[in-house]
This record gives sequence, structure tokens and C-alpha cells, in this order.
Amino acid sequence: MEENVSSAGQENGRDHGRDTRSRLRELALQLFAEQGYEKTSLREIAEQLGVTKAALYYYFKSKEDIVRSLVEDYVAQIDDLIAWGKDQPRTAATRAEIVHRYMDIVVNGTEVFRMLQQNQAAVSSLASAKERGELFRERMDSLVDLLAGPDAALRDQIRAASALMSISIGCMHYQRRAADPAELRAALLDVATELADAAPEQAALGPKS
Amino acid sequence: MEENVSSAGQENGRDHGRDTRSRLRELALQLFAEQGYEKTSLREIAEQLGVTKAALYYYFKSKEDIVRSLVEDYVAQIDDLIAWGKDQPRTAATRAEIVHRYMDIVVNGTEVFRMLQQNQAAVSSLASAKERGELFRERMDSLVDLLAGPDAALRDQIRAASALMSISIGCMHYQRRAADPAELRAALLDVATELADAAPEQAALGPKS
DNA sequence: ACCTGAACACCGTTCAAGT
DNA sequence: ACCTGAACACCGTTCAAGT
Repeated sequence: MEENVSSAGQENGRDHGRDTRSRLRELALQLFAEQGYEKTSLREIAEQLGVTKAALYYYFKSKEDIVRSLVEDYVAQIDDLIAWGKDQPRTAATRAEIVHRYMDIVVNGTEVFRMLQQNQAAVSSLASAKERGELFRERMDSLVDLLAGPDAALRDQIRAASALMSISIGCMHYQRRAADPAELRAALLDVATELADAAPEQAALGPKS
Repeated sequence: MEENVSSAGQENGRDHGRDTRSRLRELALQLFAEQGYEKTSLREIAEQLGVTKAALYYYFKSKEDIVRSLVEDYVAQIDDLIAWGKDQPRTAATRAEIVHRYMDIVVNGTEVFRMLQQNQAAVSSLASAKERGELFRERMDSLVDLLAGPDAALRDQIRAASALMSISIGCMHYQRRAADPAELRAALLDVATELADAAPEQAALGPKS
């Protein structure tokens, strides 16, 4: 597992040469999330870092490998959540717990998730540690199965998927303009837990506002 | 407004030279959606079309301009929906109608929306006919305002946003593996209309399944 | 009107070489 | 261990020129 972006923790106590590798990761994340993965060139990163393009290849074996190192931690956290969920009874309490934990993971890595979301195509062919593609899609499916059950009706699968999407996209989209982050968190959890539980009888014909 | 991808309708009745421009658009959409915008090179497109890279610049003034021409129609349809919604009373019936119309637009252009979703960063700086960036973000905000009201509580804004996201992502994600498209449509509309209406009293503590 | 060939600046990547 | 300089194939774009 890789170190986190914000915490360096190398033995070098200096200030200027303070861990080129972690400065690189921090800068790359910021640029990838802001302007996009493909629109950010290695020359641009190298320049702002004060090194040559070629120097980056000392730390990472490719441009995609930088993304992999940024995403790794969060993929692992989601895998942990899935593993944990598989051992739990399928109750409303478990579903609420899954929703809460998923929220914490996303809140913790908002910048990384924003970057992933904005560069899906560019990043979808990422080979994680083992050999896989489809970085998030199948993990989403696993979480949906945990929430709705593997043989759930289509409608309840969609509710579960919507719950997860509301959390991730809600975080990334509203975090910057919501006055109170705690209020946002509560609102998202509220909507997500409602969705994570099975559908009410018939909802197609909504009541008067 | 641009012609649709599937309907050519030029005066040339031949088969081989049958409208290079529309063949180009069709092929580009397919490749952009499948492998991503940045991973698809103009050389690749030109080769499969049997022309030179430079020939593409006779039809479109840049690579991004191809995307613009693919997206244009759907942006216009959404603008129409927003304009229509602004003249309606804010009732449950109006909300249901907005949700239905939005769904029809997305279903009609699934491939285009999939491509947009997968290449957000690459495409976000697209200058539409007038001069704007932020192709979809602000339109989403407009639709949310129509559904929840401009001074709605954060929770209801999120519900409205989730309703729209469930439809688009649900279409793109489940369309290929859902057995019956009508069932998918019904399920998505069900979830979306439930979300488009205001929240029930308190939902944070879900009932037993 | 429709297309080509050749050139342009830029990109990610490699590699031998320097300290 | 950490980095440079120069080269590679490829990219999107332009443009004069051909039919």
C-alpha cells in the first residue's frame, strides 16, 4: 500500500528537497483533478517541480502509474468494506453501516474520487496490483449486491446503485458550495439510507406536493 | 442544429461514398464511447474511413468539434426541456413530466451520454454554439431548481439531483444487462419520481427489512 | 467540393550517461 | 540514489497543392 498524499514521513528532514516523490503525487492529483488527466502533460508537472520530464520516470514507470499510486489506497479501503460486508447479516443496520463507511471513504478522498470520476475513460484501463481492468465498476456491483441482495428485483438494485452514486457524486459536486459540511453529510446519508432500503409499495404516482 | 447520426439524408444516392461526414460521425461516436476520446486518434478514424488524417479537417475544424456536433442535438433538447419547465406550475405532475421527458432524451441518446459521462474532463472545455464552457453542469442545476424549487432545502436539492443522476447513469449502466428495457424504464422512473418529490418526515433511521 | 503530402510543435517513453 | 540530454514514435493541426 502507498503512503497518503498529505503525509510524507521520509527520513529526510530538509525543506527544499522534501520528498520529490510526494510533491509530485500531490501536484499531479491537483492538476489531474482540475484540468483533466490528458490535458495535463508531464512537462507541465516536471516544470512546476523543477526537474526534467525524464526525471519523473525515476519515480513512476508511466503516467498511468502515477494515477494508480493515487487511487490504490482507496481501492483497498473499498475492498475492505466489501469483505467486511460479506460477513454481516443482511439487515437494515448493516446497510446503514455500509452506507456510512462508504461515505467516510469518499469524504476522505474527495479529490481522488473527483479525479476518477472526471477521467473515467482515460483511467479505466488501469491495471491494479494484480492484473485487472474495470477499477470501480465491479466493486460497485459488489456493494450493490451487499445492499440489495444478489437476487434482488431490478428496482431495488437500482435503488442501491443510486444510493452509492448519490453519495459519491453528491460529495464531489456539492462539497464546495454547501455552507455546512456536516449538513451536507447528514442530507446525503439521509437520502442514501432511504434508497438503500427496499422500495415502498407503489411510488410511481407521486402524491401532491 | 446538426442532423442525427443514424439518419443521413444527403442527395448522393451512391453506396460507397455515402456521406463521408455522417460515416465519420457514426464511427467517431462509437470509438469515443468505447475506448475514450483521448485514446482514439484521428489517424485511427481516418484509416477505418479510408481517407487521410488531414481529410477530416475538411468536415470538422478540430477533434473537439466532432464531439460538439455529436452532443449539440441533445444539449438543445435539454434546453428545450428547461424552457418548458420554467412555464409550468411547480406541482407533482410537472415534476413527473420533467422526469419522463428527461428519461426520453437520455434513452434516445444513450451512446452520446455514455461518451460524455466517460470523457467529462476531456470534453468539459467544449465551447457550445455561443461561447460557454460547463456543458452540462449548469443545465443540471437548472433542472434541479425546476424539480426542487430554487430555495429548496439542501436535502431536497440532493434528492432532485439524485433523481436525474439515477436516470442517466441507470440507463447507461444497466441498459446492456437488463433483460427487458421496458422493465428498466419503469424501475428508473419509479425511483426517480420518488426522489423528485420532497422528502418524507424523517428517514435517517430505516425500518427493518 | 473533396482530398493528399509534407511539415509543425507537442506528447509520453527510453536510455545511456553523469554525479 | 537521483537526475539530465538527446532521441523515438506518435499525436492534433495547418497549408499549399491537386482533382
